Amino acid sequence: MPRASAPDPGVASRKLEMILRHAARVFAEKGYAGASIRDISRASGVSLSGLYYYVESKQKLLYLIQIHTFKTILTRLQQDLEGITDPAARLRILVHNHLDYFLQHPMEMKVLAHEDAALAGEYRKEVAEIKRRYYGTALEIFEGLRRVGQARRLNPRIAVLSLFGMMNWIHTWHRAQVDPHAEALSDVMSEMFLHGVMNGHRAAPEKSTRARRSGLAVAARAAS
Amino acid sequence: MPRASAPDPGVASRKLEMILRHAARVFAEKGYAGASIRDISRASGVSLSGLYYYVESKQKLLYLIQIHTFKTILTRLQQDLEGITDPAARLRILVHNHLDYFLQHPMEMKVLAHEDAALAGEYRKEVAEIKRRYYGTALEIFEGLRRVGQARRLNPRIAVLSLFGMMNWIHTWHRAQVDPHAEALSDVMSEMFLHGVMNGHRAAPEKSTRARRSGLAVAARAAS
DNA sequence: CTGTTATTCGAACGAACGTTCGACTTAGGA
DNA sequence: TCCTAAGTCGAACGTTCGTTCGAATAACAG
Repeated sequence: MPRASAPDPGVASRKLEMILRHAARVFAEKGYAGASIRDISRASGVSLSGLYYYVESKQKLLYLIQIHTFKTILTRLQQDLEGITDPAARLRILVHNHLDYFLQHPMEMKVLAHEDAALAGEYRKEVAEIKRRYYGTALEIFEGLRRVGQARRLNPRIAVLSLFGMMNWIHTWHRAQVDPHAEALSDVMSEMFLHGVMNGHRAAPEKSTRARRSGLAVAARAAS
Repeated sequence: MPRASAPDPGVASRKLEMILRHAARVFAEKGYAGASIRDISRASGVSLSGLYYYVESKQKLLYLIQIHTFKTILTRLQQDLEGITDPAARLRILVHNHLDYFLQHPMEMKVLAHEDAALAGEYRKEVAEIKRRYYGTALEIFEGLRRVGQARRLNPRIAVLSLFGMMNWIHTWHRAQVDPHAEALSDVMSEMFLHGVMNGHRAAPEKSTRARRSGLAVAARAAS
């Protein structure tokens, strides 16, 4: 045996990481279901059967990518949040942390955002649990904004999920050569969200969209 | 022949529409690549080979769903926008139209949002062209907000794509029994966006996130 | 009735899929 | 040197895939 004890964090796990990187790229490009193990074999340079020495199934490949990415993001967020109490500052850190990782690991993030339903059973539960914790952190931050009067009465679930929508949708349009990088992007989105939920004196000009819109066309198609 | 002229908008096309509805549901549930023609055959009650009498390929099935959904949304938007000149009102109409259709046809919308890259060749181009027109309309509305001083200097591309992110992400979390319906949801998101891009006197409390955050942890992982 | 066209489907095609297996090579410990 | 375990891979497994084809049925025109 090459090592007396410990699971050897050397050559073997380094190769697994290499496989996971290539697998993430293939999953991002073709989707989980559309990608074949043979695609990953070709991309990584490891033979088809050789892959099964490191990972026991295609599902586990996806699971490892998702769980590692999510854990890293959550850990970094908690680190950056430590000691910061101002709710607006905490919100900016959440957005920056998310987008910074997002744009530095676009393939992994696309797999995270796009292959939400591809896992099953225990794998799925474990990823869902981490996601729940991440979402919970965001919720707490928003409640903090409310507590100090920087957010108006909004359904917190909708506010937070709208923020995640803004951020996660990026993988469909962002091109590194054209669009702003993480710093500028997270500044813009943080300010958009903070202004968006802010206790505005300059309130909505009218009560609701419904009342004003010409009701004809809208009502006419209610049945379609 | 059963009819003398015209492509008979009767039984035949009605069955095609039925097939497309079932196909949309299957694609939404399993993804385009993960769904098989056999799944659609089972769901629609039409035999495997019988499907090919109405649609020539799996790709065309996806294309028909996407093109029909997109055309309907764009047409309705242009109808609702007619005669409305106030930029904020136009923005509210855009959001309401999008979410209203979204929540009334969740399967089709999920296919639209999720299977962006699944089409190829000419099919892809045609769908991309309609999407470009839809995006262009949103851009114009935002420029209108700027013109009347209701939006600050923001990268319009980022502002508009953030709005689409908010709206399109809904398919990952909205549950009709729990969450607000289209009216309330579009009111909330419209106001969030309008406040978010508004010319705020109450500007950002500090210049940028970068300067304030404790640089240590962030800098230390720059290489990872 | 006969003939023609629209519609439907069971059966099969070759290709690609995820996974397994046994043989082979490599390398350090005795 | 021989032995053992880690690492690697070609070949094949049974299954499922998208698609095709020819025969069967249904419905109307003459």
